[in-house]
Amino acid sequence: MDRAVTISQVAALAGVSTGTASKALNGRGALRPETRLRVQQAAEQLGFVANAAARSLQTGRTYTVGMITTDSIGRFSIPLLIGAEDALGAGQMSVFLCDARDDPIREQYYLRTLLSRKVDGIIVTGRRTQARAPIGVGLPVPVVYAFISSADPQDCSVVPDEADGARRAIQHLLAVGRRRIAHVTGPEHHHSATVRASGAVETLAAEGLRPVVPTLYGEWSEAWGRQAARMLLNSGADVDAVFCGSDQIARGLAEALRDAGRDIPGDIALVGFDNWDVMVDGCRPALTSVDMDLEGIGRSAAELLLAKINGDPVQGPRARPCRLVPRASTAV
Amino acid sequence: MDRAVTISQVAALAGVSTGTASKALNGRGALRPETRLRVQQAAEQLGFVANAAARSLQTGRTYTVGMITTDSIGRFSIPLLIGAEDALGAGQMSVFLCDARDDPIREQYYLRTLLSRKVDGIIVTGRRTQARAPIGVGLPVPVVYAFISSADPQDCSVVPDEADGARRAIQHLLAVGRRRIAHVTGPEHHHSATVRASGAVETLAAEGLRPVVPTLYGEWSEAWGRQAARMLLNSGADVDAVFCGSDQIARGLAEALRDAGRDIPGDIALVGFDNWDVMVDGCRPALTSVDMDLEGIGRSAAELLLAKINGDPVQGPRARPCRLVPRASTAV
DNA sequence: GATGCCAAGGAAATCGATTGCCTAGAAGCT
DNA sequence: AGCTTCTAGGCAATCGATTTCCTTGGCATC
Repeated sequence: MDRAVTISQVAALAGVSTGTASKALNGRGALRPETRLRVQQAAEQLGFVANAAARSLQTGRTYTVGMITTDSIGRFSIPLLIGAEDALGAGQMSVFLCDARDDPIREQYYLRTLLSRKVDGIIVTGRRTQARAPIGVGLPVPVVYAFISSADPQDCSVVPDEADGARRAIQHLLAVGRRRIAHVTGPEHHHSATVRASGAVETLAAEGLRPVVPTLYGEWSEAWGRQAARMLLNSGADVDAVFCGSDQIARGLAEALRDAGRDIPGDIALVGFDNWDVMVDGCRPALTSVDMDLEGIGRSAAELLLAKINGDPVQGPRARPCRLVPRASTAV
Repeated sequence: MDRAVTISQVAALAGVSTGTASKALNGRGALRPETRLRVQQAAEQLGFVANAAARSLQTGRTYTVGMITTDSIGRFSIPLLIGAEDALGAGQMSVFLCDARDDPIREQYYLRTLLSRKVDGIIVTGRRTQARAPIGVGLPVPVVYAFISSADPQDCSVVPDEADGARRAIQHLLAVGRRRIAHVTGPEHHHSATVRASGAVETLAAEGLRPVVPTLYGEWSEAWGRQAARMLLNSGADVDAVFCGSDQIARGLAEALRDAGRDIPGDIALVGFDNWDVMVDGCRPALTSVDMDLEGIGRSAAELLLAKINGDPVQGPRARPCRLVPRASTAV
């Protein structure tokens, strides 16, 4: 535990005043190059690292942003975080991660903490894309919502265009020659499920088609996927492709269809949603899936936040397109 | 964007000096209860939140810790983070998350940033349990390693006792009446693979048994699990249980064994490692697995860090026991 | 009534870095 | 030579909260 080096020690070693040392290290003021170098060498030699607290007290900037995940840090938050870190890290900012665990009390508590730490901005994320109540009104710092969106249309939100994802999935199936398409997805009360479902139905309608069976709503699980497969087979419906609301559902279908002797993609092609590596790779055959580009959303949210921090009055929701990743489950 | 409220505004409203206001809000000094209350009400009314930078400049404490994950934030880091946040959040500390992405340059950069921010301590984590070089020597803040361990035995590391996990897996299989046990795991050069393998072999040896086939080393993937299943079946070995080095491998085995008409657990019982929810629940039948209690490790690391911050000279590695979670794949 | 003591709260230094203002000296100009 | 104009760098205020002395007034005691 060494004692921390302060700028006055650097200044003393370089034989200048603290003010001059500060200017030298920050490239400000009018200094002889030689003096600047001398200070820099002194700083190097002592291993000087500026005290961020002192600096931000003076400048008002902390070069810190807070990230509040409303639900437990999970599969969706992590890529968002990585993307955000990416965009911010390049600009030398650090991220405070707060896990509110779906608890409004915790959320407000974290909000206070972040405000107390005078973060330059806040990113709010969650597990669901559904709109949520704004985290606060009249906050002294800019806020951007990522993945989840704010119910206030004035707020800046970056969300995946899930209907676009569904459209791409359906168009891909059409492109590989399928016409008798079913849709199996999560619970009907779940925003993502309904948005993806209507995206799928509308895309089919635009081609003059309809799903061979009405959308099957269930859960976001492999077990539901297996059950849905049995339902489809028992219904006797003539299906040549299934678009699934999640990779887990798709994988469940794949297994149950295989068990029933159906060939994928020969008899039935399969498209998932999320492009979750362990699912798409573990599935036999590897699963074609829709990628929401969560990292891109995180990066984009962070960039917008930086813009807001710099005074740019960005507002409103922004939807980002999805990407289809074709694999063996829809190979022609 | 309101202007931030300072303590002097609170003091003015309450009709006291800033020093008195500070004492009132922090429960220090000798004040009339009535005065204290008046200040607290003024703070409440103005929505005062103390400036953390100013406070830490004065007190030297930031109530902040840094968490550096050496690899990308992944499946292992998340529970560790949650556990750490849990232990720290209760004590009002915040976490800076830094993702070094296996890049030593990034790591050192983050280390500097954290030091500049005068974090009270640092937790280092990674994806592999193998020992790593200390992140720095003579650092001015305490460091604790979680999951990963430091090569310096003086450093404080909290790691899972993987040999213990392997022992529990084998003992469980023995308890359900299996004697002809095989072990399929990840790459031989991977620390976890070898530790778990020797743990398994030793536990068998203690019962006077040996694996029915030599340990099968491969990758940490379902594909390898499937391949290993075929190898086992083709070898003609009489196997009644397989202990797998990971849940993914186990799931691959389960699928391939099912395909070959083997019943699990009737013909062959299966135990995985990691207790990763999507794998153990998605597997048919649900997979018995070894849980390393990553959240507990994170929590424990954070608690040790707090102890170090408070001057307790904790040192050395600490191994935490695993837990076996029995499910259908080993049901009697 | 004088002294001492305690409770309550104020004044000011302090943490470390930044920055606007000022000054000393050098250089350029007439 | 005397004046202006730069240049380089020092001085000191500043950010906001904490904390260490002090001061003041009230009360009890002798």
